[in-house]
Amino acid sequence: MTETQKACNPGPATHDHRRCIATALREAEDLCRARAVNLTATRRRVLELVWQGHEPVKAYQIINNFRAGHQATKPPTVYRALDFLMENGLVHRIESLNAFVGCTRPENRHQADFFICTACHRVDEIDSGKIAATFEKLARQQNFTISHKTVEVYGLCRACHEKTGEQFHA
Amino acid sequence: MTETQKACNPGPATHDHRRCIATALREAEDLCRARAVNLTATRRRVLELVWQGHEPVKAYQIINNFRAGHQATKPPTVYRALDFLMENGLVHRIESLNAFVGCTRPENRHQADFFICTACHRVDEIDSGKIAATFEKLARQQNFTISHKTVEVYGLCRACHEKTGEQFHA
DNA sequence: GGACGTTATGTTATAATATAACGTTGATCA
DNA sequence: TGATCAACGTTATATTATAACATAACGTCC
Ligand SMILES: [Zn+2]
Ligand SMILES: [Zn+2]
Ligand SMILES: [Zn+2]
Ligand SMILES: [Zn+2]
Repeated sequence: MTETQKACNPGPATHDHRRCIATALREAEDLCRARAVNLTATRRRVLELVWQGHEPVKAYQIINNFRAGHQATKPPTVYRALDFLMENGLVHRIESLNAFVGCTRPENRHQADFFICTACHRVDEIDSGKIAATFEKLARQQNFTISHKTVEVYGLCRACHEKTGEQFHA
Repeated sequence: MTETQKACNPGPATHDHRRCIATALREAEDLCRARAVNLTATRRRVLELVWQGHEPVKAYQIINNFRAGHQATKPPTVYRALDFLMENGLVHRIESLNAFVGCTRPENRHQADFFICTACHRVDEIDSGKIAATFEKLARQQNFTISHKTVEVYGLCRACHEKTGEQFHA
């Protein structure tokens, strides 16, 4: 079976996710045009599938859901598209899940840090220079020179925390 | 071929790593005895192999190097041993590398954050409550309730930075 | 003592994630 | 025209991890 096109995350604030997708695709088109890189049909389709929700999406979900029109596709095609999308800051990889999420602010390139809800799986980018500053300070203390980092913080998002207090773990 | 039993990390401060291994094994024995959990021969051997250096070690390196005396072993055995060692805080997993490192201070249980050198691959645990405090503050701002996190910071360690300034990337 | 539970390990097979290597196509342009 | 290039297709395989079931070793309860 193809994986279900999950409804957007639970919680009171469920929204019209088609707008999220449309916005993401439009921004991607604009950015790629501006940067003179080629957002091909394949890459656009992969981006659309990454944006099927605000949860991380696995490569093989994309592969299995790909059939645009009538086409199946194979792992290298999708991994290449993901590489392109990551290079261009349109998608981030969540290392601890082997999965991918659409970037919510691709217009300025960045490495992102994440809050990840263990209940609804929603991912939010942590928007803060404070983290970088904290790490830089610690790094200086041991003469470590930072180049990049993986920061993935798990817990309950507001909605899930309010809803349940206790019933979730993982 | 079996993977090479790598010499300890490069850098001026190369040390007698046999002592690191011996210490780690002794501490593991003491802790397991104190906690009344069973550090079996298999688990001890896996721990020894994780400690073959200060670099992360991959599960299949352990599987391939295992043959203690004469025995080969299979993935489930090693993954189970790694699960035991992680549950007991003797080993940490590096998510972004799919690899494992020995814990340097197993006597008090903790989730660790890491500095990882992209040149010599040395891993050091970041010892600081400041990181946790920074994240807690950000989390409170968006009503996120943290349960655990993956923090893996890449760059150059002191020795590698001094040695080369520029010649490494990755 | 023997039925049973428990913990750890063995064994077989396979799932899930990712890449290597090489071939094809279609656009561009000297 | 044919060299070059970017993107994609295709086949195969590498790498990482787990499911499912069998066995062994040991203690304990009657
Ligand atoms: Zn949405
Ligand atoms: Zn949630
Ligand atoms: Zn050492
Ligand atoms: Zn180094």
